[in-house]
Formats: sequence, structure tokens, C-alpha cells
Amino acid sequence: MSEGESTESAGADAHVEDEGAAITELAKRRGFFFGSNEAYGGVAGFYTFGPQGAALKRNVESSWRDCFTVRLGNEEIEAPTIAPEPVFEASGHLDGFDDMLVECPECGESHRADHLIEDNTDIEEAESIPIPEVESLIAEHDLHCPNCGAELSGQAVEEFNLMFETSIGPGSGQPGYLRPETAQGIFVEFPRLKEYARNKLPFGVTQIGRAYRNEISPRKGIVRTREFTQAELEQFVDPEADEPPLDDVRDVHVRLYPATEQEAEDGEYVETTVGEAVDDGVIASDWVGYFLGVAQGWYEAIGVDTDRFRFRQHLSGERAHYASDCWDAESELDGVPVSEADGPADGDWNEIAGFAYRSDYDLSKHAEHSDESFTVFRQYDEPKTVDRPVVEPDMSQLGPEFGGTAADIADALQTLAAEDPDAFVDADEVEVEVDGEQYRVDADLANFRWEEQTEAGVHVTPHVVEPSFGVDRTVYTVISHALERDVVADEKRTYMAFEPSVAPTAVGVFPLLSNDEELVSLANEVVDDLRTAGLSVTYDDSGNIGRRYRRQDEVGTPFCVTVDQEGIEGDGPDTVTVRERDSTAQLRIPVPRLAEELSGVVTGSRTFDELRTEYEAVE
RNA sequence: GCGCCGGUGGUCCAGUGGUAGGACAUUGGCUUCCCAAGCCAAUAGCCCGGGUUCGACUCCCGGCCGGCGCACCA
Repeated sequence: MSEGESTESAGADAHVEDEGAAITELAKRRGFFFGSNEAYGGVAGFYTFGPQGAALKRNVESSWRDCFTVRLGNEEIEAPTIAPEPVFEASGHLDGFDDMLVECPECGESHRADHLIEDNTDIEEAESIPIPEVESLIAEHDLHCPNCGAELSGQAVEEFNLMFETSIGPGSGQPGYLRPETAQGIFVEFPRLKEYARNKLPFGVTQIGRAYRNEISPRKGIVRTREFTQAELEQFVDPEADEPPLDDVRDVHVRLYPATEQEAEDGEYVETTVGEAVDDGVIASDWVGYFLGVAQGWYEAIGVDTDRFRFRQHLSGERAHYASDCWDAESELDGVPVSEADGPADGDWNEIAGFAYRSDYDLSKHAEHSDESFTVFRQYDEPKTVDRPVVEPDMSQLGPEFGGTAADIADALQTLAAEDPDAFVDADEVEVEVDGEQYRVDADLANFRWEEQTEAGVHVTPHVVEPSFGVDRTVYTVISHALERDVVADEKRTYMAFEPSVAPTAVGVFPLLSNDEELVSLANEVVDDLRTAGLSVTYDDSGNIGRRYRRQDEVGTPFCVTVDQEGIEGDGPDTVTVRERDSTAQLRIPVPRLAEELSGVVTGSRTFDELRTEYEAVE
């Protein structure tokens, strides 16, 4: 918070004190989300979305789908949440998701054993060392607790895998794991998915689904849980041939926090456009830049406050070794807008999405570990004619001479010809190695020659660009950024300023008087009309009218329809009043027009301000 | 996982070694009302297990849950 700043503006922009507590309280009371299984004491890291929260989340997901699947022309799949062990051996999660913890006997601090070894010895990649060896390494190098200095030698190293393990089938079955990310479900099926894309790059596959991580200590409510929803897009591209439609988002404004600025003393945001950032090399990958632009638009559409939002680049140490560039979308959750912060370090910033250029890492890994091919064939514009070294070993001679190893020797000859064709030229004998043994083969038996071959194209392992969204955190952000307080008719009001398109309920309908049968019956007709039009509608006749408005304000219902006596008098069609949440302004609209007009403002094809020019204001 | 603090109706809190009270919310009635109005009434609670005690929501121990700090967050 900057000094000397005026705090007199107590309007809708004044941010809410202790926002986290306010949201938790509201979430429980109004049914957005709450800790699960409270009847049995609860378990940390699991949350249930109540009626409001589930609807909000559903709308956010559907908006994501519309943006990242439908509008970008991608395909969505739904993979299982459990996969057998080999999948995670290939993906690296079995090793990489393993934490080795050693606890200090004196102060009780837990430390990553592999980090201790890496920090205090010349050993790198200590993560892959087996536990018993790690224990002896700690003793050997006489490692001490970085916190209190106590000796760690002799302490047990505990293994902690962040994946939930299960067994598939009866008895011990085969080991399986709940997926720690949805992405592998797409990568594993790539050989089939590329067929559906008619073997043409680029193409994108999306998935929205649950993922599971057995976090040591889940915190911050819904922001970090053990079961959560991801929305991921895996964009498969030919690294040499494919370019994103960058012009679509070239002018989109973004707030960037590059690694260089994070490392600088007085680092600042770079306020720029996607186009400029890519041109200047601030964003290294044009694909990543493209998706940042698409995402920026989406976040704005679902009501993320751009003044509490940024894209932060991963520092080199944070980045997976195969990822050439990686940016996170981050939202601020403490109620501190960028315009009021002293600098980028201010505020409570949380990762809500990651955008990574993952190269061919994922597909190559699965190609290595499985029997499938994870490539796409790229045809040349014109077939190329090339001279290729060819060997055709004479097996009728090699067989009798080398017995069981003859086939391996033939393979070795093939490899040698491809790698070092000169070894065959003018040679009487060639030497190959099989299982560590050297074999000399008469060059004539190899039948080496140069052959002219026609190549129609190459097999390319696609690179993957991955925008990956945490849905629950996004929902929390939307709630946090929508929370507003103001004063209406001298009464304090709390309301959720959700975008109409994501609001859990679109319209509240009330009869002004609950004991007037005429009003009640028309109100019920209106409810039917609006529901038939596809709107999510709630009916309320309990308590006075102001109370009912406030109930809907608190769950962010953007429009309320009140059926009053005045509207059913006279000769013309019945009319009702429509009240807009944020301004509390009211218009009188004829019932026959109601469904169409409200559908328009809820889906965003019209605005309430447009309606204001067409209909009579109330009061 | 370690440390500190906390856990009382739906929510937010007060309180006591002899089992509890407020505010708001909710429901019904009256009022017939366009922004949490008024009146009457109702529903609803001491996180779990063990110990101490004649008696524990209260004190002690353990667990679970939450907040904060450390660690962790591919």
C-alpha cells in the first residue's frame, strides 16, 4: 500500500478487508464451497462445491471450453483418472514426484534429502538415487541440519510420493495411480489422436478433468487441494513448420513479469502487447505468446480483474529442463490491486495457469517406453532423391558363422552403415560391437552399397505447447475479484459482481407481494418462460423485497425480475420490473419481451445499458 | 511433517468444573412492502477419543479440522 493515499472513496472500488475470511464465510453460508466430510471430522485437502459454487465452476468450465476447444478448433477428450504404473514411469512422475524427506532429530525440521546432497556434494540429480544410498551418502558426507546444525547421519530417509497409489483388479492386481495431471491421458493416446487429426499438424487436444496429488500439507482452502480440476490444452506443433495465428492476438495488452525483472533489484512489470513482447523476444516462443493473448481475453471475459492479474515468467531454476520457456498466469487474492501496490512483490499472488513450451519431451518419453510411434509424417513439397548407404547382410553366410548373434550383428551392420558408411568403403573387413563383444565381418558379406532412394517426407515428433489451467483456483479468483461492498439506501451491501455469463444464477424472480395470488401466478409463469429460454432462474417469495434482492446480490445473480401490481393493471401486455445487480437500476419491461431481452444480456449479445435506452426506468 | 494460535446453533462470536447466551441468517404468522423495515412465534449448538472428577463444553493427554510461520507445492 503506498503511503499518503486517500482512502475516502468508499464506493464499489474500495477493496474488502480480510478478503480471505470474508470469502470463506460467504462460501460456507451461501453454498459456494466448503470442506468435505465434516460429519466425520473432515480430511484436509478436499472440498465440496455447493450449489452456487458448482454452477459457477460449471459455467467457468463451459466458457473455457468455448474459448480453448470450440473457438480454436480443437478436439476435447475424456481419459480415465487412473492409469497403470508404466505410464508414470514414462512421464517421469514416478521418480520426479517422489520426495525424499529426512527429519532433523533436534529441531524436527523436514528437509529434502536429495536437495541436501546436491547442495553439499558434487552429486547432481540426487533425486534418482535409491533411498538406502541416500542414507549412506548423508552419513558419508556427515551432513547437518541446515536449520539447527544437528547431525543428520543415521536418520531415516522417508519416501513420499505425491501420487495416490491404488491397485487395479482383485488381490494385489497391478499397481496403478490416480493421475497427478490430466495431460498424460492425452499424450498416451497420441498415436490414435493424430489419426483423428488426419495426421496433420498442428492440432490441439483439450481435456477438463480431475487430477490428484497427495500434498504433504494442503493449505489456503480451495487454492491448494488434494483433488482438483484441470483444464488443459495440448497443442501439437511441427517445430520447423508451424506458426500460431499470432495476428489474432497481436494487439492484446498484457502485464508481463519477466525473469529478468524478478531478478533485478527494483524489477517492474512490462506493460506491453503480445505482438511486441514476441517481437522483442520477451516471450521466447511465439506459440506461448499466442496462448497468453488468448488466455488474457478469456480471463477478462470471466471477470478476472486485470488490475489483479499478471503473467510471470518462470525463473530458470523453476523451469523443467526440457521447457524452453514457461509463463504462469497469476492472480492476486489479497485485495491489493497492482495500481495500489508498491511493486510486483506486493500482494498475494497465486498461480492459476501455466503456459509451457514442452518441446518433444512428453511424446519422446512415451515413444521410448512403449511400442507405439509418436510421430507424424510430414510430406515434402517435392519428394527428395537421396543417396543412402544400404547393407543387405548375407544371412546364409552370417548365420552359420556367428550362430545366435547373427541377427544382432546384422542390426549392428545396419546401424554402422547409417552412422559411418565410410567404414565399408574399400574395406576388407568391418568391425561391429554386440553386447560388448567385437566381431569382424567380411565386408563382402555385408553387401554394402549406395542406393538412390526417394523420400516423400520425414517422421516428426511434434513439439507440445501446453496451456494448463487450474479450474478451482480460477473459480476462487473469480469469486475473490467479484466480491464488492457498497451502500444502497443507507444499508451496507455485499454483492458478487460476477459476469452474467458465469454467474451461478442468471435471474431471480419475485412476486412483490407473496399473498397476492395474481402476482404469484404471473411470477410463476415468468419463471417457466425464462427457464424454457434456457436461463438459470430462482424463485423467491420469502421476506420483504429488499431482503430478496440482497440474497441474490450475495450470490451474484445479475438480474432480478419483480412482478408488481402496477404491471398487471391497464390494457396493454403485463409488465414487470427488471433490476440490475451492480447499479440497482430498474426498468419496466413487457413480459412477452422478457425472455429474449434477458437472454441477450446474460449471454452478452446485449448490454443492460442498451435496454435502458429502450425501456422506461422505474422511479 | 514441525511450531504457535484457534474449534460453542446455518454463519460470526460471548461464556461457565454443575451441559449454555447474543447477533445475523432460516421457517411460520401478522404487516402488503421496490432495496437486509416492524411485531409475534419456532427450529437449531459446546469437533472426536481417552484421562482427572461425584460431575468435563470448560482442566490434562492424544487425534481430527482450520489459520499463520517453516518445509513442501513435478
